[in-house]
Amino acid sequence: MAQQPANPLAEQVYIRIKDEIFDFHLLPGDRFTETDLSLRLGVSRTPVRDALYRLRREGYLEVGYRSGWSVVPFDFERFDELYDLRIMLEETAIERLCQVEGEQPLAGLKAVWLVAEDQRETDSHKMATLDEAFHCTLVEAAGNREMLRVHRELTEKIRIIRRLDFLKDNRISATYDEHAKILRLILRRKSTEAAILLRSHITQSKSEVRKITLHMLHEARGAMQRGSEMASAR
Amino acid sequence: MAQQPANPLAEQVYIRIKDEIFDFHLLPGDRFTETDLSLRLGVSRTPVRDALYRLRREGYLEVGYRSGWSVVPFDFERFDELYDLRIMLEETAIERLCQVEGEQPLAGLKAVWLVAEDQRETDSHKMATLDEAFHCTLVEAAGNREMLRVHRELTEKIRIIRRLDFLKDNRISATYDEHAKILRLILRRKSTEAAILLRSHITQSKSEVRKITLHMLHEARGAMQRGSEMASAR
DNA sequence: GAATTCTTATTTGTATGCAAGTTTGTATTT
DNA sequence: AAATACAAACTTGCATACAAATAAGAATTC
Repeated sequence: MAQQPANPLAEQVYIRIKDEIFDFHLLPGDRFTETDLSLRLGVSRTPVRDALYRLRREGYLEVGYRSGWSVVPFDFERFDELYDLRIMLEETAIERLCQVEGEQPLAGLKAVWLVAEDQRETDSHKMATLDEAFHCTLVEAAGNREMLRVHRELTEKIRIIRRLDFLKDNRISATYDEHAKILRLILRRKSTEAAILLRSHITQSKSEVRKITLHMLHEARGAMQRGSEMASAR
Repeated sequence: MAQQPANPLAEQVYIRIKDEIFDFHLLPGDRFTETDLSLRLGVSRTPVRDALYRLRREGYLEVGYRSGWSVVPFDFERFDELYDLRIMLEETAIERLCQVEGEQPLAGLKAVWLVAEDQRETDSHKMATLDEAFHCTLVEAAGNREMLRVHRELTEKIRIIRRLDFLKDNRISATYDEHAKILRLILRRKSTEAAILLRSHITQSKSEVRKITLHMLHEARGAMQRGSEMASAR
């Protein structure tokens, strides 16, 4: 039986706000209050505060002393550093996987990524999930749970921009090709070549994503301003 | 001017509980309630809860659904993995520092570690602080703030056992010798040698600390039981 | 008309009240 | 005597009330 989450309401609120941030419904710089949220979500301030403080610790929000909450702006330098850390973790994982004697625990990845072209996933959202799972599984297979934990936190933090990578079809097929190559190299214990390919794969994805994000932000800000103009016209 | 912390009371409670855990006043497995704490510290349950949930997210405490709080037991496998991650981060930092053109930002470390024997620190507590600062500065000098953040979190998590390393005098002088060697190698751009020495330096410290921790736990448990016997004698 | 001061409304930090669920001790039964 | 059923006390999750501090706006002064 599934154990009940610790604070059900706080957890729901946490997920709700995070989704709104990820969906660009709450934009960087937007301000709001605890009472706003508790009224809008129909719960009291207590679980709202729990969720907000959690999101603050994770770097999504900031709170002014008795002056309200706001969404922290995007910091692309920070994303660059997160991607850099990610590369380091995954390169280490690859090195260790290539040193494993006997069978590597990568059967699941083979079934997903070493498939015929007509078996490939085409949905952008599912593709984003598969991509995360690929890289996460590499780190998991290396066996250090703390590295896995850090990698998961990091994956969570870059997801907001990373998933935009699969809006273009050619990026989906490129990802399939590169994952297949990396996976084959690891299976053949070609540690160095795999690491080099991984680095360029991630770096490429990073620069693609950056372009799209700037575009999305521009769009969302435009829609917001048009929306607020309509709102203020009443 | 220093900005006021977000939740002053919750922050104080957080520090207080953490100190009690670190000082083995609260032992792994100990149970307590929110009301206990709020009475003992003279504040209401709200800031107490904020602090407890923060400590839970950081892995020090766990809460049962309406059945109280408890201190999570030591997990030496987890400490091993944290030390492993730490080595990886610091090795990467050394590699990058050795690739820096021109002056490396390590002047502060030279002033502390490349000194005559009679200039060396002897106090165990100060030594623990200096040791943390040495390794932290290496990572900081490498320039990636996310790696630094992870390293700091990790440093915080292993501090509870790591600081026990300096209770023996010979460990202090060994640390001085090894830090000096590592630092000189980095300044001479001997990346590989520095990394090897660093790994053995950290591994050595880890095994020393493990022995002492088991001893301390034994002692503390004994004192606790003697204490509770006295308490129950009234 | 611009700057400044004072007032008022807003906002978070903290304390407390209440309800649902768990644990523990006791009494009853086999 | 052991096991089980039951009840009372306890504990957390959530809601609400209150206080201190801030921000915004109005009134006043120069």
